Amino acid sequence: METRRRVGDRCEEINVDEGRVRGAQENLIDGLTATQLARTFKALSDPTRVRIISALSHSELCVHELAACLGMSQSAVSHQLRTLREMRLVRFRKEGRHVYYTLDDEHIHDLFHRGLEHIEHS
Amino acid sequence: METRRRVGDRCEEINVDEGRVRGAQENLIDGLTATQLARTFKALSDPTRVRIISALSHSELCVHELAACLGMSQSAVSHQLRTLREMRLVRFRKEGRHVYYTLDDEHIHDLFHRGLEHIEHS
DNA sequence: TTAACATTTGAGCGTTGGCTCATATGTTAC
DNA sequence: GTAACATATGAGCCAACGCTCAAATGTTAA
Repeated sequence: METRRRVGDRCEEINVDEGRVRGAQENLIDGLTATQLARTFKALSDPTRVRIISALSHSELCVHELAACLGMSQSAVSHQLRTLREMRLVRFRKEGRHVYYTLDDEHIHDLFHRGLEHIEHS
Repeated sequence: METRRRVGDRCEEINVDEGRVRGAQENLIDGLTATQLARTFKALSDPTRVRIISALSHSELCVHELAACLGMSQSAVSHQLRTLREMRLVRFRKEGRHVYYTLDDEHIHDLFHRGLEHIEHS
């Protein structure tokens, strides 16, 4: 049933009022979920962070080692590790003066490799 | 074999020169791959874009419908669609005055749902 | 043609992001 | 204690981002 008179192929009359928008709207994820999901992807949206994840997927490493590995300053790496920590993508353990970082869990590994597969297929 | 004298538990002497860093470095993805991977994730790193993907995973929609669906201005949606187009996450077809958008392929759907699973498990 | 509509695009604004630099904190060795 | 090292953090800078607003482009109808 149309809510207004039909005058042509206009969005207001024909398309917007029909079920397609309502259907999409009902299945649309809510704002909170969208924000959380975006935050998760955002954690992987920077080349430096991606390389850190890549390095840690091979073995546990301390900050200094990561910096050497990536050829970046210790400060830059530490700042990015903070981001990854807050996003729960990495965990750390302290041992003397060193702080060793590892991937938080298998989900990260999985997402990382799914992404890799995607860019390899295009 | 150590390249310098051993004087204590220092990164330069004990940890950095050992195989762990070299191993991680050899398996580290290259800069170009890291950049491409980061760009893919970056496309999904904004709540608005995530909601657009969510809406389009239900059905094809034109810009006006998407705007109504998300409760956003048509211009804002169009700008984000441009980003998604450039990242090859969506395709479009023109029909009269309308431009209908769809997800580019199953990979996007897959990545999207992998991300959803991840936040639901935490 | 003109008018209405659908979409895109550019400028501009405020926010966020990633880096460097300097500094603070914490640990170990002496 | 002091010195050297490992890491974290705050300030500041410049670039990128996401939005609004206004205008341009393109399509359809009369």
